[in-house]
Amino acid sequence: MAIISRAPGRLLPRTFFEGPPERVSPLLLGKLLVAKDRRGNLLAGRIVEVEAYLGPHNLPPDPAAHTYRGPTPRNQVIFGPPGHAYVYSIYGRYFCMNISCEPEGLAGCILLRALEPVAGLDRMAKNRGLPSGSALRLLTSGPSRLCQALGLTRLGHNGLDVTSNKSPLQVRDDGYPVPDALVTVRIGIKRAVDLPLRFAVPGNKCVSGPTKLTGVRVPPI
DNA sequence: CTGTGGATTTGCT
DNA sequence: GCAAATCCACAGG
Repeated sequence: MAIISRAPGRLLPRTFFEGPPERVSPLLLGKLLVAKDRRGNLLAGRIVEVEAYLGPHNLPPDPAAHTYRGPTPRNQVIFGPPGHAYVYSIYGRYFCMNISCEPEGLAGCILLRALEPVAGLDRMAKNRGLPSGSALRLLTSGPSRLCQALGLTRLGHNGLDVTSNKSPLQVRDDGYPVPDALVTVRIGIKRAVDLPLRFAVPGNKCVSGPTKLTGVRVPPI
């Protein structure tokens, strides 16, 4: 029996993540991030906002990416095979989660910036220190909020294969249609601030940051 | 609504 | 030594 049973939809194949992050990112919108915690709680959210971070093989390279200066112990997952979770700690108290893409040996990853909660909402509220029934956007709108809601940590989740049926952390496709994606510049960085590498589901209430998005629409996925 | 500052650790230079 | 892909509380308009 799979570690995650009764999870909705189908597991995404590794080939899904073999492309460059700027191309895979919009495809990831609408997919489900599913986590099973140690107590057996199933926690799931729909991916509604992501950002692409490019590997150093790109010309020009992406100075905002953790891989900009080459492999280090921290970022080795991003240089490994596609479809693996890169979870890192930031500002001493938070975590952010990415998924590696590009073929093994090339770097590239996608930062998950916001989810729309789908399953395990009470548990998410508890993990976030919020009362049951809190607004959805308070649970998982923001890269560190979503990690806190799903209980994702570097020690517990960095390096996990999100395409394995044995993994406690998966990305699944339940057929939810996302007609198009909105693309804007990335948020919260100080370098390469003009690259249009943030992708979001237009109009979704759980998208983080300014409610008014100023990007251009990309063609239907 | 906007802006500001503090918390607090890690990882690299 | 210090910057960091954040969040939250609080002040002011």
